[in-house]
Amino acid sequence: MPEGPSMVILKEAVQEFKGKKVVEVEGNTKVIDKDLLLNKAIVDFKTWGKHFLICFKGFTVRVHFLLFGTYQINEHKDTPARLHLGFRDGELNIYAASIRIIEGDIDEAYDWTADVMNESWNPLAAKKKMLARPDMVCCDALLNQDIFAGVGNIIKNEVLFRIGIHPLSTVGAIPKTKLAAMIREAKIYSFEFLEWKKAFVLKQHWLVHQQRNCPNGHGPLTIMHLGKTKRKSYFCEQCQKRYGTLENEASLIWKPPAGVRKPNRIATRKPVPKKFR
DNA sequence: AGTAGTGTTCGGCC
DNA sequence: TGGCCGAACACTAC
Repeated sequence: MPEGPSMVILKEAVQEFKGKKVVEVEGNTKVIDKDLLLNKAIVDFKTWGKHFLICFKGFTVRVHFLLFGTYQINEHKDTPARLHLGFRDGELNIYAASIRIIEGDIDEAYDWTADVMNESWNPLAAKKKMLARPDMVCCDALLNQDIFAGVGNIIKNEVLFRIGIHPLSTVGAIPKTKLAAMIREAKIYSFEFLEWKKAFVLKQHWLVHQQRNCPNGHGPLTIMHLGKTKRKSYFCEQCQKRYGTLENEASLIWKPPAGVRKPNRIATRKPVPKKFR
C-alpha cells in the first residue's frame, strides 16, 4: 500500500466519488469530527507522496496508510473501518490508516514540486535540497519525503541499484551525473512501479529488493539496515560504487537486536471466510 | 504458522 | 533545545 504509486492507483480508483456528497460518516478515527464531513461534497482527490487527500471546500482529509493500511471500495471487511464514507451509491472504507484534517487551502500545505508522481515535480528543486545537505547518505536522501515525496524503501533500493550507487555514498561526493541520474530514476522507477503494480507484476521486476543474489552474477547481495532511517538496504558491493567518507559511519549501520522477538500482533483473530466478505 | 515489512509519529531520555 | 531511540500502530504475503 504505502509508496506513492499506490496512492495514485487509489486516486484513480475513487474517481466515481468525485463531486459526490458524503451521506454517511463512520469509523473509529479519533481526529475527525464526523459532522464536518456529513452532507459535504468531495471537491477532488489528490495525492502528495504517500498521502491520499480527500478535498472538501475549505478543508482536506489527509490519509496516510503507514505500513499496514488498506482500503476497500464498494465493499467492506467485518472489522471496523478507521474511516467509512458512505455515498448515495457506494462507499469508501479505510482501515488502519492515520487520518488528519488539514484546514484551508491545500496548496498552502503541500510543496507539490517535491512529489515525484506530481506533474509539478521539480528535479532542480530536488538537486538543490540534496546539495544543501552534502553529508547525507544516498539511502536517506531517497527516503526523505521533503525531497522525494512518495519514494519508499522498495523504490530506494531499486533506484540505487539502477544507478550503481552504494547506499552509504554521500550526496555531496557522488558525481553530478549520478546525482542527476538518482533524481531522474526516482521518478522513472516510480512510474514503472505504478504500471507494474496495476498489472500485478511489481515483485517480479525487483532486481535487488528482497532478493538474495546480484542479478549481474556477483553472488549474494549485501543486506543491512542503513542510514538514519535504519531501513533495510539490499545492494551489490560490486555493482554499486561508494563515494565519500563518513565521520559517523558506525551510527549509520544498524543491526537489529538479537534474541527473543516480541510478538507483532496483540490478539489473533480468525480470518473471515471468503464467502462472507 | 510465524515473521518481516511498501512508514511515521510520539514521548521519554540524555 | 534537540537528537536519538524504542514503542506503538495493527495487516498480510510469504
